[in-house]
Amino acid sequence: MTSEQSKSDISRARILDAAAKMFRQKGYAATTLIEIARAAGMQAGSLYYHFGSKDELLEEVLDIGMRRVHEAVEESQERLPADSSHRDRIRVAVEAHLTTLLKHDDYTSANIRIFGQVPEEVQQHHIRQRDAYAELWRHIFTKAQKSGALSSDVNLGVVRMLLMGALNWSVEWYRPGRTSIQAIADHMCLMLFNGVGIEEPAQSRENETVT
Amino acid sequence: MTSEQSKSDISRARILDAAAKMFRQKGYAATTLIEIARAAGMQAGSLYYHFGSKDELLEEVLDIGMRRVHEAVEESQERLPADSSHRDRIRVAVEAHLTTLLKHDDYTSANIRIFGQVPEEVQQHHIRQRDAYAELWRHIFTKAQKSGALSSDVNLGVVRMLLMGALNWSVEWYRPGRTSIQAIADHMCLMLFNGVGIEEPAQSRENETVT
DNA sequence: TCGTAAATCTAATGTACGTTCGAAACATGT
DNA sequence: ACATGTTTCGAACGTACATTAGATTTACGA
Repeated sequence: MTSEQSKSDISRARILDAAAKMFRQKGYAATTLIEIARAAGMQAGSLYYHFGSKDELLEEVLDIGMRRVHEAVEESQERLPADSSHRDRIRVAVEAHLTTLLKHDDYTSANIRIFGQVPEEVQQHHIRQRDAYAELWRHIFTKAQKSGALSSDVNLGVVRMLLMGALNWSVEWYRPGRTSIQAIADHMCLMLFNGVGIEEPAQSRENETVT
Repeated sequence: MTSEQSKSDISRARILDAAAKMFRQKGYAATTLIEIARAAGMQAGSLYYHFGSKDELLEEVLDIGMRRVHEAVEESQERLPADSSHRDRIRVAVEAHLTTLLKHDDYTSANIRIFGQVPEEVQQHHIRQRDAYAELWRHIFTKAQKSGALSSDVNLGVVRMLLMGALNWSVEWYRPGRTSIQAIADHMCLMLFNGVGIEEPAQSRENETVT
């Protein structure tokens, strides 16, 4: 009881880490407590000293995952100078979301991957938290649009969902070592702000801007 | 044996429909054969007259789902006049993908939602099919870039994955009746080609183009 | 060194599920 | 009406799993 990290805390953390990792990989229903326990270095029965049930364990994984990405994006905004451009505000939010997702965070990616297939009762418990995170983004986007940084004649809700989708889906294809997280964020922002299309030189008017 | 649709074929289809629907909703492992059978109007044991195992049933659902979206996008290209712009080619591909996904197709959305959490052996069986679909998109994008319709200094692979993510993620949030599928496709293409950003009037140079 | 509480183990329990198989019901051609 | 093939039923089997509870070990203060 002397160290700030009691043995119980350490075991708890190991269990959560293992659970997040496996939930993310195989989904909730397909992951067995035996596997989680083994990955955490103990027997299945021992899990019940730390968690009341498999569902409870799941809920904590989901909670941690959402909290982490929420805090990361929130902090990205607070770290920014007060007079930053709205493009920069969105840019760092994108970077924060993506980095949390792809850099060692099994919790957040587990949340994103499995949430839709989790027992309905568990989903209900987390709707508030999800809404709060959505609200954070909605706020950033609305401010940007009102101040003229985003086109005023687009449906911001749709744009936001498409953006979140593009980012979230990266957990399905991103593999460390190929494309950097920064490069993905850059491409995302480029698409969002400027698009990657070029005036089609159909009849060809002026060809100065293109290399 | 007289009708072109034998009783067996009808039952088979009912089972597949039920399976696709439930796989999509609850995931593979969490869906029981008892539920599928009930939704198809029969007993669990009867499923085995039509399918060798739960995995086999899953594989057929996945196969149908991928085939449908592949064919839809392929046909969208063939239907187009040969001299169509590359923007139009991409636009109809986006529309085809999205429409297949969101309009009654539990098969395709089941595939997209659960593929990452399906037994590894089953995944292996479908990699070829997935690659073929990716190749279809890669081809469309590469042609567009080579002919100057897409910026030449972006990583096309990343752009393509971000686009697919934005589209695929719609199965997580789209609900019929709110935003039309067409509107989503339009927003996606607008983002892809032009972006939704507006020149920030930070120090304000020329304000002619903005309303 | 001892005693107590914390942490884990081990074995058992009940249940839900995938699967099997012979019997029953159904359809169809003669 | 019969016979044969098709389709579904219903009950049973084995297994894998979440969960429980008492025994056992470990950590640690007195």
